[in-house]
Amino acid sequence: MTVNRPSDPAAHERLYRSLRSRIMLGELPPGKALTLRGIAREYHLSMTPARETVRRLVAEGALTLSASGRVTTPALSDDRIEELAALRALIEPELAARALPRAHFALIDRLAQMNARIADAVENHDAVGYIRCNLEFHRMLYLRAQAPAMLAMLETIWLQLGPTMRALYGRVKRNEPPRHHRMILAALRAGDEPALRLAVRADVTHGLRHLTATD
Amino acid sequence: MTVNRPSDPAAHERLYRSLRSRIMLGELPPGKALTLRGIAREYHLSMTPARETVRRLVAEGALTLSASGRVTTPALSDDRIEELAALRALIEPELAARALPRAHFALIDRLAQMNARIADAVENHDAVGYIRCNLEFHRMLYLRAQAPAMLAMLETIWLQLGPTMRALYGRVKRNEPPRHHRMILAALRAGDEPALRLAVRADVTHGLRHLTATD
DNA sequence: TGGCTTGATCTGTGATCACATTTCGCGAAT
DNA sequence: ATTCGCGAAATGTGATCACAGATCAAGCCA
Repeated sequence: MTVNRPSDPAAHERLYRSLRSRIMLGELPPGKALTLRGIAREYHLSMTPARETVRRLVAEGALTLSASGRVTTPALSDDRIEELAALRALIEPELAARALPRAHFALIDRLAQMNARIADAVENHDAVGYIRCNLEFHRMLYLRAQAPAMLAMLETIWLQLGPTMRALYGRVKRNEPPRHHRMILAALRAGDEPALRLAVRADVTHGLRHLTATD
Repeated sequence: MTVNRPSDPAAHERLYRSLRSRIMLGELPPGKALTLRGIAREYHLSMTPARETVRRLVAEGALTLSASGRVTTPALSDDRIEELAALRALIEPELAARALPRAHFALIDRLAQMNARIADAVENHDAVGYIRCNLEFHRMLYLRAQAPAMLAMLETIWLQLGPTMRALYGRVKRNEPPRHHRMILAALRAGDEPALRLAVRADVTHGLRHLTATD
């Protein structure tokens, strides 16, 4: 039954976006088991769109498929976390560098505002809000790089780290002010590419260092 | 009807592997239109596994979904090719460097053999064979890096370039001996990481330079 | 003759069903 | 009290159907 009203981009698409967002923001803990019928029931749909959505998310590494076809949220090993962190450390400085020549003042201003919202989330111990604003900060900058393929690949990595990030930021309650983010903003204002690459790399590796350490 | 004999990893899985291989090796031209019923008929299956397979390949960027849900093999723009090439140039040297300390003689020997098979494929104007052996050469090396997440990400990029690669190597009939591959082997034998990174990067960018130039 | 409408066909979408397998809990035997 | 086994419930898989939108080509009108 395809209805396709103006604001109806197919049921499985809406389901996909919703689940993807929940995973990337860390609303689901690592190792959480999901079932096709459960998802379908929750969204008042049949199994078919649920299956397509799950298949898609599995392909992106956002969900893990057991040998018997059971699907769970991934519980990453330390090695895998290190790999994903290394990939972020390779790609994000490149995206930042490509965005640098296009980063006008309005963008830097909006980045600073997002930074303030991150501080708020830290203040309120709002883990999901923290993750959301942090990702939004990075995405906002990288969008300027005009490199959709790279950004898509990077978001895939964020996706895979989603549940684990939640496990981290839910545990580490220390109020961590966005220190490296201010370094990023400073490098952007100065137009200093090497400093920007360094600051981005530091921000990425800093956040993920705790993951393998505390696990 | 789930049968699951020992050698029966689900129909949609076999379908997926088959289609994925055909795409990565460039057996399908860019812009080729596919239909769920067509795929299902070709493999003597129902639409259901075809749908799951297509969904998966779309998620990996191996296939493109039009607004109306039509699925085609991707016809990449020059910008997108440049991005994917840049990603390869970021990731592959890193993987090679990680493989270097684990690259014993037997591996280098097998790489040299694969190199010979590449030369054969060039001799016989066998585009698909060329692509297959070329990818096998790189994969064999990167497997030693013990970095499955990075390798998976890289294969996704290869996938996206598949149809376009075919379009290139089918056109450029010039006998291109695996020049950079010999540089890679030399760097491996010498244990010289900087030279290895450089050689790998050169191999990647060299092959893909022609793509944007001749398009 | 050329552009446009209209109808048939094609294609993706979602629901539902049958079935094999896996999983889990309850109860019995040691 | 622990472990083993059995049966019921749950789960993924694949097939099939109805339906709506997209596509394409033939035919009509200007």
